[in-house]
Amino acid sequence: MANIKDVAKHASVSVATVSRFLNKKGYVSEAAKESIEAAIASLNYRPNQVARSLSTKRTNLIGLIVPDITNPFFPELARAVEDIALSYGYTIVLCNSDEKAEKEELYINMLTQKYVAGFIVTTNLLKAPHYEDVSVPIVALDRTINLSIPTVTTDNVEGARIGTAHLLACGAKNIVCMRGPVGLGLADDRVKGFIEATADKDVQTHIVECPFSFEASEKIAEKILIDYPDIDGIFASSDTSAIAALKVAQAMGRHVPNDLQIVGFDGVQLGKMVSPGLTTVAQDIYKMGAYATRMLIKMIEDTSLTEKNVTVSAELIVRGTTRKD
Amino acid sequence: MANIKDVAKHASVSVATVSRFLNKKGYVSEAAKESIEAAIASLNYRPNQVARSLSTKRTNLIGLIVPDITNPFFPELARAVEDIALSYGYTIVLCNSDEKAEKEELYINMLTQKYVAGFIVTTNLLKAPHYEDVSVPIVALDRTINLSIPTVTTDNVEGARIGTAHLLACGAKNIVCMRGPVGLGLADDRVKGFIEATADKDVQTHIVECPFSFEASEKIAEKILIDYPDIDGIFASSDTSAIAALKVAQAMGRHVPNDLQIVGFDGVQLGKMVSPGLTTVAQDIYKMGAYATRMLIKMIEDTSLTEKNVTVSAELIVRGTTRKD
DNA sequence: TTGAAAGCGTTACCAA
DNA sequence: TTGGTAACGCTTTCAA
Repeated sequence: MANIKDVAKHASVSVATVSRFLNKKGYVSEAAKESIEAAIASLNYRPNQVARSLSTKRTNLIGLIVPDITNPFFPELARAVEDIALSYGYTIVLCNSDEKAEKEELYINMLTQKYVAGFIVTTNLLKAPHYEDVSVPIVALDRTINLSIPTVTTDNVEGARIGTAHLLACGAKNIVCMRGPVGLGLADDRVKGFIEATADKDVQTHIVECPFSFEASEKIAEKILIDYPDIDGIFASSDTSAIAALKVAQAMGRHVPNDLQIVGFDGVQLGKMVSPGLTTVAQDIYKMGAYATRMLIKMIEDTSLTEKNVTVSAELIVRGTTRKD
Repeated sequence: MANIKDVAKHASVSVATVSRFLNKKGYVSEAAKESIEAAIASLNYRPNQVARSLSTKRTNLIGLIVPDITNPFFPELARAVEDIALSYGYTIVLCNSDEKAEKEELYINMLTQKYVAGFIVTTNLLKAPHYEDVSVPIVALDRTINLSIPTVTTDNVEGARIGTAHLLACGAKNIVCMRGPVGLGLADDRVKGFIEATADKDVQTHIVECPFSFEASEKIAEKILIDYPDIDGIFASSDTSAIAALKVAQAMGRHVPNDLQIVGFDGVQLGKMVSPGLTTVAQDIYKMGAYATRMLIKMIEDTSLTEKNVTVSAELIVRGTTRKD
């Protein structure tokens, strides 16, 4: 592999000039430009990023920390992040944290030692100390922050309100809300929206806590359908939980949507694949990822950030698990 | 951030000694060891990986090239790769190729400029010239190779045979095989297994080509159910296609499995979530990813590789889309 | 068992 | 406009 010295020699200029040319910084005469271009082409030269990073103390690596790429929400997010990152010449390092502080910390350390340019983080541990002394830019996604970390989120309260209202409009009178983990900001917000939408309405409601995993959701959905046999609606805090409820309900002989209506939250692709298709409050996942990535890159390249907290609005997608009249 | 020089000063030894200590290479006296350890602790020193890489011409970055992380097969694979990689101190860079040679090439170039340690690749473009002059180790996954690149795959022929045989055993007499793209090795192998299993049997068969995407599969499934209204079985070359067929069939009023039985291939988590649950020929996706990663790391650290081509066997998982008597 | 010093390939400052 | 050269932080060879 040719290096900058070879190029300089070939072009009969100094390495300093080649470097200036490469970075479009400082003066380079037309003549020099041309001979350098020729040298680069004939040697098939490609700058060594590692050497460059050692010198500049910066890479074009972005760390993407997600709880688990296996959870259907995150591949869609990762895709968006990767697309945008690539278009700016950045490359993404995938980190599964399992929501564990130690793993997040480990990754932060490993990547910091590599001069990572910044992080996009989806976690509920943002107050954890290991984020305090991260010296590179961070953007938080989908989960709320405590510090001054820029965020992009969906308006979860409003989304839940819309979803619940739709359930009501479709005639549900006895609704269970499968809420996400207590203490997790987005989950708390979604219950809040649910409560607001059902308050003062002629409906019976129950709230049950439920993790986002499919297996756990199945168990809880089963218990719900046994404990509250008369319910005619479920508002789930995630599509995964909603789909688990759908499956369990069908297995127990309930007809969806005639007998029981279900609304999910997230808008993952999966919702289209089940049958009937899942009615859900869809976040624009791709847009969130894209936005977060652009914000991060702005921070990295220190263009000043105009808005530090972006909210993307959620949108109701009516499919088959509710009765559209 | 403290550097190796600071540590050396603090421990009253030379940087060479610290380096030897850090890499457990060459002689370091007990006394030196202790004072270095103390210095590292008190300075909270962490080696700079970039500098190290510049010197060794190697990183602990592994490039994972997949067609699209959004396709349910790949997150499970990525998870396995990441888990194993992390346990060996490697970190993974996610690359979505969209099966496009240019994108693969772009990533290969970008990562090569970063001294990437190796690649794990899932592609059908392995014969493409851009893999020829990659100077770091590569392991191919799930797709067959042409060159001398080590591979881990499922025995697709045998898997398809088993899946088809199960359909037959459950009484299907008129089966459509939704085969994957012609020319794609794994897809060709799966049809081969299907043909072998149905040859000389008292069944009618049809073979229809179908991409792996959900949307395309839906359209094709619909056409199949219109063109061949009498079929009572579908053997799909991927779970995504199978699930699309399931959905379309249900929407058209067909009862699965009473009226129509379906068998998929892949074993993605999604298969558990639909209802009825999808009967499928499951690849052990996690194991494949884990195996590939271990092989790659062996090659990187140039322990000699004992087996260059590993085949993981596929296993039939019977759920609700076929009639288990 | 240890240390001096020459790389690794760039960037960027300073003088020319 | 240009070039010499000292960093960047580590590894590794060679001599001691």
